[in-house]
Amino acid sequence: MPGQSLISRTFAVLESVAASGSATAREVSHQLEIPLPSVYRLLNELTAHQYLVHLKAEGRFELGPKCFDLGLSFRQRLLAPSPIRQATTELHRTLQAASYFAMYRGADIVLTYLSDCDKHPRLRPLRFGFHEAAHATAFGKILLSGMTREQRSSYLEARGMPMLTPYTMTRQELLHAHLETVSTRGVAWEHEEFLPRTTCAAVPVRNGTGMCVGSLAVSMPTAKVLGRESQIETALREYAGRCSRFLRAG
Amino acid sequence: MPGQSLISRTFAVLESVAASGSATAREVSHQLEIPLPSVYRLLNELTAHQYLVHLKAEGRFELGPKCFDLGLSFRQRLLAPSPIRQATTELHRTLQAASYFAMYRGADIVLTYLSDCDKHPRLRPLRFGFHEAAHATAFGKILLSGMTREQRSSYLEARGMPMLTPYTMTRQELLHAHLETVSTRGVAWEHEEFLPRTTCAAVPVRNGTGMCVGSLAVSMPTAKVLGRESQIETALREYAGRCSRFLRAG
DNA sequence: CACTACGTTCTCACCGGACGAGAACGCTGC
DNA sequence: GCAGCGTTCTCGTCCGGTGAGAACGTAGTG
Repeated sequence: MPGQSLISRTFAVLESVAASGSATAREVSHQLEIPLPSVYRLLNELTAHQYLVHLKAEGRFELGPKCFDLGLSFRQRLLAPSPIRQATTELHRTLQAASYFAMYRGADIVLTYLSDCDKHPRLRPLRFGFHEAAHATAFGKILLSGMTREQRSSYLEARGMPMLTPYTMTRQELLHAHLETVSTRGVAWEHEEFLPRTTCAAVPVRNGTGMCVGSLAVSMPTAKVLGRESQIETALREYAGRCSRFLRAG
Repeated sequence: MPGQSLISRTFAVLESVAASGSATAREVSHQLEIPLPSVYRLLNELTAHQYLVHLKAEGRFELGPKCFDLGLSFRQRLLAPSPIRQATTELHRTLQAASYFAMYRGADIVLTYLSDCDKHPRLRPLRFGFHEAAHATAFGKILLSGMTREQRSSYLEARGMPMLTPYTMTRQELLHAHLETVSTRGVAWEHEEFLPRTTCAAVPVRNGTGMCVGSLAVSMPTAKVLGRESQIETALREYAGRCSRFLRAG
């Protein structure tokens, strides 16, 4: 029984090695329940293609240089353009808060830049390329509110609405209604729906035709937000305006 | 005729998309000379595994999040430990020159950290994960000189000794002899053998048993090196000593 | 509106190559 | 000498990849 398709197996092996950082053929064979000769075939093939390296001295396999190349290509393709990175960084400095830029990518919502520092660190799960939990993040809400109702429904159905904190919205009806007001107000707040004790805010970035194509956001400890709401919204709008202007021009 | 193995084809498709950044099925089919239905099968499989994404609106395929994950795993596995990164950074500051740390990885010689800045930029081809042209770089010479003669020969035969500048050593005999003196002097200089108008120097980093396991290096415009040779060697030895001490301890 | 070009998915009969049990070889450590 | 591991072969079975071709929807054009 050839378990699954050859390609599935190949990537399963690759990811198994990636997950353990370093693995022997036997370990992979045990973990994936694939017979040893088959594992060797796959490992050797992956090694030949430079996706793995074989450390002969230790009898172990590790990730090869092509993996890093793929990562670079991905990053290069997705990284927000320089003026947007700059606006995000300035927002970070102005509000003394980690700041983020996200956009659509096909059916996905992806973080394509973030600016933080030791004093104002990003929220741990968030990183370049992050593409989950749109229902529970401020930038996610902005971009969800820019979709048609059908797109949004199919997005939420495909990914679910996992409860991340007691305040996470986990019912579509609730979220749809919430996004109505987000859309009319032009700003999304997220109060401890993604991480405890953390509040985020986001505003849309629009292209030449006025369509929402991106979202600029900040995160802060909830304690530091009180009383600053309008200041935060003003700064977000200011820098989002710069982004939109760039998109109109380019 | 199934061209090559399925796995080869799969990675060829993946790399084709990576290279163009974004591609349609037809483009891939043309470039790789694989019939369209087969390309679609592969693209869909890769998409299902999140190594590609399908931008339905534009009918294009691009790299998916798993590619970035692989890159991260690779980086995490290979990145030099913090004390070594720190020593490399301080060397950079002390000598006002881009500095590098490289080590063995199986049969390979890999750059696992580098420290530079706008004023003292790294040599363009050099980046984290760089693993070529050991015969023409200072850190490469150090690590080649730490191999047995057989290891070195098979290394050089497998990768060749391409001429990168008029001064690149392209004959094994010459290099073997040169590495003799590198080994006894404990320092490797590289004068415009890798890039024109650029000089590099490197020293070994040793583990508890005295074996050479890594190399610390700097690069500078040749014009800035004259008369500073001994100062450079002293600084290299100083910081390499710190690295060695760390390796003896850990 | 017909017409073309493209993106995408099916169908289907063929057959190459993946499959895995098992054995074998070399090496290390006890 | 023996056990355990890493690694590679062998070999008969049969699964699943293969690609020409057709079909469907859609976007753009004249």
